Amino acid sequence: MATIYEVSALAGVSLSSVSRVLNDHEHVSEKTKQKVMAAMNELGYRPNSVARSLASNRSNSIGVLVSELHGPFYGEMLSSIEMELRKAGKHAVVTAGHSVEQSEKDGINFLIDRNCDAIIILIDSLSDEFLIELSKGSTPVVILNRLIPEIKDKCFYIDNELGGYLATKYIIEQGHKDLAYISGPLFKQDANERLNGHKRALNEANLKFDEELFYQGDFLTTSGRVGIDHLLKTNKPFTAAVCANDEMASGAMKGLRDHKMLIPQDCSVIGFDNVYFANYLHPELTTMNYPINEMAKMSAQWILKNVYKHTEVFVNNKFTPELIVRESITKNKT
Amino acid sequence: MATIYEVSALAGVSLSSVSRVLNDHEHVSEKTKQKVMAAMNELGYRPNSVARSLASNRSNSIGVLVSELHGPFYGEMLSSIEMELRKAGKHAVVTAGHSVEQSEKDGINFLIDRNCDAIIILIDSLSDEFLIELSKGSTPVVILNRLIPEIKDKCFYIDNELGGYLATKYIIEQGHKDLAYISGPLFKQDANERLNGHKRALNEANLKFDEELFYQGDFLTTSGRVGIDHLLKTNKPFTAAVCANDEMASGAMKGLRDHKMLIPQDCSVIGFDNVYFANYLHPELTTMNYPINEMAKMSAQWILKNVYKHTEVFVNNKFTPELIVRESITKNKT
DNA sequence: GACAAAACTGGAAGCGCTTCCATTTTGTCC
DNA sequence: GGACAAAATGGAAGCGCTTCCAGTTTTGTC
Repeated sequence: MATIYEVSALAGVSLSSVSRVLNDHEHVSEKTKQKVMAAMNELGYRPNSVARSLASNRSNSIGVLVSELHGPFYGEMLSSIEMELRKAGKHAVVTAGHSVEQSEKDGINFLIDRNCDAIIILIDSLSDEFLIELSKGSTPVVILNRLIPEIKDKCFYIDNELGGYLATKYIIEQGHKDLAYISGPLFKQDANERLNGHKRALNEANLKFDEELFYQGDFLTTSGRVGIDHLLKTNKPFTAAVCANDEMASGAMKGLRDHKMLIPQDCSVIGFDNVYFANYLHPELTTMNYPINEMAKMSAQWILKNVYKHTEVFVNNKFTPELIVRESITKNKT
Repeated sequence: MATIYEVSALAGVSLSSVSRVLNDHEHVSEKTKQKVMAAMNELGYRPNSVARSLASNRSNSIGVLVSELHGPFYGEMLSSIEMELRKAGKHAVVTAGHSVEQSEKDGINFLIDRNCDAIIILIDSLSDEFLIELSKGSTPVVILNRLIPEIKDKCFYIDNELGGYLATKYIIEQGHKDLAYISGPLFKQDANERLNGHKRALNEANLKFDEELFYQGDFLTTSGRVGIDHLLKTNKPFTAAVCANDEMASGAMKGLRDHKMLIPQDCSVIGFDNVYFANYLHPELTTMNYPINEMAKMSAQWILKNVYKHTEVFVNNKFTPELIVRESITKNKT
């Protein structure tokens, strides 16, 4: 592999000059630029990115830490991030924390040790305090799907409360009065806020939140199914099940079918996130859109702007969920 | 950030000795090892991975090139690869080729320029010839989901023909005689082989393959739906739809419902791949399991063994698909 | 206790590039 | 044509580590 040294020899200029054309510096004459380019071509020169990193103290790699690499959510996210980064010649180093605190910390250290220029984080197990502390370190950090007030310009999040509110408001508008709610684990910010929005909509319609028609799930499919079992056992009637995410909604649909109930005739269902399989379900799931792609893209742009000083881009931190009406909700006629 | 130099000063030993304990070399006395470790601790020393890479000509990063980062398949794959790699202190650099030839080539160059120690490839657009040529280069390459005879020890693949055969055999055993087939794009090896397996099973049962009940899709959901429309228009009766992957099967299920047909009563459906949402569908999809997790893990192990000379692990290149019986197929009583 | 072999340690040269500083060249204006 | 600033170039010192080589110490053996 040819090095910059050979290029400089062949082109008859100094190392510095070669380096300058490599980095598109100003103050290089057109003439030497041409000579250098020609030499590079002739030698099939390819810059050694490791050497550049060492000398410049820039690795051009961005670490991405997520809970899991699989699942409908993270794939979309990664996809957007990678696309944005690659356009700028940067690359993504990925790692998973598996929702285990120590493992997530390890993941962060791993990425820092890898000399990532910045880190994008989308996880649940680490505390706000830890992340605040982390963000004081020398490696810039941005946080997805979470609002930490102390570092809010580095957070990209949706208004979960609003989403919860809109979902429930819509259901109420369809004539439903008896709503069951299957939440995510309430120690998670998003689960909590979505529930709050739900309660606000209820309140606004003078409906009261019924503890008996509430089940705390874990955001996974099975807990939707189990939740429905649990709710049905109370013998309290309900005509709609509000689920805090699509996975649980899909489980809830299964649960309802186990009990020979028709969706949406016997019970309407709404989800949250609008993951891509939401419209593979039957009936297609009405849900709240979570603009994960834009958010991920935005986080990448934040890094391009703040870490690599790319030309000004507009950065938006707060995103708005939107209702996606499909087939899983029907008007209530009772 | 402390450097190896400061460690050596504090420990009162030479640079080389520090480096040696860092790399777990033999021929370091317990005493100096302790001194060095203590110094490292005291200084909070963290090795600079970039400098190590430059000096050792090893980046400890493995490039992963896939068609898309999202979708049910790639997430699982990445997840397994990352887990295996991280255990060994290596990391994954990911990039997507979006099934566009030039873009996939760019992706490869991108990863090579990043000094990846090896590359894992899972794409369709690049020709066998290109990949054979690539594998002669200095960056080791492994290929997932594809068998290229010339470099077969670097390929990890399943027996698609067998999978196609087993799927159809099972359906025939359930009493079905009139089978429709929705294939993937036939320029893709896997699509082609699955179809061949289908034909073999047909043949074995003395059923003939009916061109009219064949539709070539593109492995995406919509083409399953469109495929059913097309097949139904022929007015040729069929009692089961064999789909070359789960996404198309899910589309096919939608298509059948559009025509008010019940699954599996009016038409059975079988998929292929066993992606995780296959059992979110209703009815739950009977399909062929594609052991993507093991295959991905195995490819990572191959690299650990062949590139990093880790202790011997058994590497298996060819994997076997297995039938997963769920609810989308019923016995045919006609 | 002598001697060879093995184990251990330090010095120093690089890995391929960036970047600061000093020097040389070019251009502009009177 | 000369003075001066600005632009272009080259030299050289690192970036933080690995690794080869040679020298020194320890160990084991008879």
